[in-house]
Formats: sequence, structure tokens, C-alpha cells
Amino acid sequence: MPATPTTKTSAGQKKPSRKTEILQAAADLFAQLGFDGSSINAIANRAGVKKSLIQYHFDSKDLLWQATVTMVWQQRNDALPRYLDEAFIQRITENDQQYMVRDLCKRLLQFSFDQPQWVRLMFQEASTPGPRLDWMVEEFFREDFANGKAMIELAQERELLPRVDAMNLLHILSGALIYLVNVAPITAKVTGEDPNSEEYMDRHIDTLMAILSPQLR
Amino acid sequence: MPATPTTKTSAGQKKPSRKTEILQAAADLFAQLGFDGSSINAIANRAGVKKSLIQYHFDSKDLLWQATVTMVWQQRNDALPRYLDEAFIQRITENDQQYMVRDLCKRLLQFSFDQPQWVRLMFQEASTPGPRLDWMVEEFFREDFANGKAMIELAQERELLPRVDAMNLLHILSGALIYLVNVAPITAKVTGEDPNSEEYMDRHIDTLMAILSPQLR
DNA sequence: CTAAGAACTATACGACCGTACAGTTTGTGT
DNA sequence: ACACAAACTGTACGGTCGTATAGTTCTTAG
Repeated sequence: MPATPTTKTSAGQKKPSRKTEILQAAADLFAQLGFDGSSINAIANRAGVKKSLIQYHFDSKDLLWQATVTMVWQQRNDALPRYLDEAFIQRITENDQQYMVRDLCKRLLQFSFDQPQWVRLMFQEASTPGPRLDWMVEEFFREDFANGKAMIELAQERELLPRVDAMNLLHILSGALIYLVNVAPITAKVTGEDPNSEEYMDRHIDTLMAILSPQLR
Repeated sequence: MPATPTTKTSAGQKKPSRKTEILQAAADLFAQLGFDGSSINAIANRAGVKKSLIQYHFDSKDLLWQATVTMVWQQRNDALPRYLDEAFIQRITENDQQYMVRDLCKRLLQFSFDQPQWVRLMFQEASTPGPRLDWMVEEFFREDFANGKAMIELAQERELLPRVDAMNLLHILSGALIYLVNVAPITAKVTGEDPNSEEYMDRHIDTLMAILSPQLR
């Protein structure tokens, strides 16, 4: 099997293979409408493909969903370090701790808004117990929780975050950031503002920092 | 039409009417599996009722969903003051601001866990743009946002919360509390702990307070 | 007791769901 | 040019979805 699922026409990898196009369409729909709300036919239409082809590539809807989640999580894991590494470069040159944490939080928030598929896809299933959640937990969440906790503890050792229970703090920060993405459609409708704007995000982070910051001095 | 949808056998309101039993079953399923994941048949089975009866009482699945959401939101609006009033009584007798805010947060968290249906039902649709979300926004969220913001601002006037943007703070606090309920199934699986336990909630609140508190002194 | 309306049920229908499977096209190595 | 496999399509099937509608049982007022 080819490692790069793209048509290798000419030199550069030009357009993605039909298989990845299906996965992308599936990610869009699963993230927006959930597993039950997304029919194979709808996914096929969005990908410009017959639904038989989806079955050919992925055998069943469950396996398509697993492949989709795997891809989105992989994209997320690929992208996340880029966001954090940039913050880490800042961290070396500038030495203002206050600014560092703010930058980190903003990058995480920016990341959440840049990868809404990940946030939505996860939360579509996260709050619904069942075999799909079980699969995600064993496949991704368990490791991710450990990584997140380790990151918090590292920040705590460097006096960047208050020394409270790392897991609870992880949930509070995750909640404060991800919740914003999750209710963004509502906020947009109610307030008329677009939460996915540079200005709104800056204000949100400023507020979060105003809460976090006194602890650090 | 009767105001109290219960069979008025004898004096006290004994068992609920079939209509409310259907609504309760619908709330359970909609909250757990979402709109698309819950079939009328499944709801009927859970309520011990034929699906024709659901159609008789509610005409269509959409109207059943609206009636369900209305009921759950009403239950929530009925219950919420009880939680907050108790905190308000505490607020008068004891005068330690630190404790007051902690108590308030804990009551809100306890409330979220006591009424998981509300949290889940809202978030099943909250992140999915569409006619159902539009309906909820106009029917409930717009007013609720205003109330929440007013509550934050009141607390700010009393120096109970830091004076930052009220709407952002509302989102951060809501996120920190509701997120915990939303990912509780995951947390339970990953850590082996039950987030819906007195001990876990206390730790979570302690962490939140440790972040919020320095601001108040 | 009885008529009338409310509450509840049985049955059917078209649409769409996910899946199975045979058939066709396209690409590739020789 | 040929063979063969991979990629892709057409079609059909059983099942469940939400809904429509006629029929039955229960409640209750007169």
C-alpha cells in the first residue's frame, strides 16, 4: 500500500486521491452533523463520488468513521507542534513569563479555531457513551490526556502556571478554550460578533490572562 | 388544556401522565444520542408506549423535540434558583467572600451534574448549526446569555469576580464548569475516577478557586 | 346507560438507510 | 498488445425511518 495517498502524477503531489477526498468530506460532515446525522450518500455527494466507492475503500460506515477520526487526529497532532514550537521560539528570545503564557494560550485558541473539525468531531462523540467513544478513548484520548497533563506539569515546574492539580487545571483550561469554539455558533447568533475573529480571540485571551496572571507574580 | 399534565387521581398528583412520560424518555434519549440518533420508536419503547401515541401527542418528531427541550429548559430554570438561593442564604450569614464565590461555583457545578440532561441536550445541538439551533437561540439562549452576563456583572460590582469583560468571563466560567460535565464519560474511562463524585468536584472547584482567588484579595 | 370526545393502537406507505455484489472502467507491468 | 489487478459504478435488497390514517379502547358528562 502506498504511504502517500495522493496521485503521484508528475513531480509534486498535486491533487489528493479520491480516498482522501472522501475522508475530507467525511470529516466535514461527521464534524458538523455527527455520526448518525451523516449518511454515506451525503458524504459521497460532497466528495463528488458514488457511495459504492466509499464502501469499496472503507468497507463499512463504522470503519469510514474510524479512518476519518484517525486522519483528523493525525492532522491535529501534526499541526499542534507547529503552533507550540513557535511559542517556544518566542519563549527563548523573549523572557517575559507573562507574555509567554498569554502567547501559548492564544496559540492554543487559534489552533482550536483553525482546526474546528477536530474539536467538533471529538465532541460529537465525547459526550455520548458508546462503542465509538470507547474506541476513541483507547486509541487517542488516553495518551492525549497524559501528554496534556505532562505539558501542564512542565509549565508548572517553570513557574508558568499555578501549582494546582494538573489534571483539573488541564480540564479548566481546555474547557475555557474549547468551550468557546463549541458554542461559537450560538455566540455569533446571540451577540452578532464573530468569535472566530482576531479581535474577539484577543479579548477572550486577555480575560483569561487577567484571571491567570496574578498567580504568576 | 390542563395546566398540570398529570393524572389527577385522588388528591395528590401521583404518577405522571403518559405525555410527560414520553417527554422524559425523549429527554433521556435526545440528551444521550442526539436528535438523529434517537428514533421515535426507541423513545416509545423507553416510555413503554406505542409510537403512534407519540405522533398523536406531538404531531411530528421536530415538535416532540421542541416540547422536550422546552420541558428540560423549564426544569432547569425552576431548579437553578434553588441552587443559587441557597448560596445566597449562605452569603448573608457568612461574610467570607472567598467562601461565597467558592460556594457559588460549587453549586453551579453540582447543578450541572444534577441536571446532565440539560447540559447534554443543549450541547448536542449547540455545536451544530441548523434550524434546531436557530430555534433554541431565539427561544432560550438569547435571554439566558443576558441573564448570565447580568449575574457576572452583579458579582463584579460586589467585588466577587475580577472586573474583566463580563461576556468573556461568562464563557470562561461556563466552559470550565460545563466542559467537566461534557467530557465526564471520557475522564471516567481514562482516569478511572468518577467526575460526578463529591470528592472530584471539590478538587475541581478548589483548583478553579486557586486560579480565581488571588484576584479577590 | 349512553353518546361523544379524548386517549391510544394497528397497519400501511414511501423514502432513505447501510450493505452486498456483479459489472465496468482505468491503470500498470510485461 | 495483452493480462491482470485496482479503482470505480449500477443495481438491488432487507430494514428502519418518520408520517398518514383508520380503527379501537377509555373517560366522562348528561
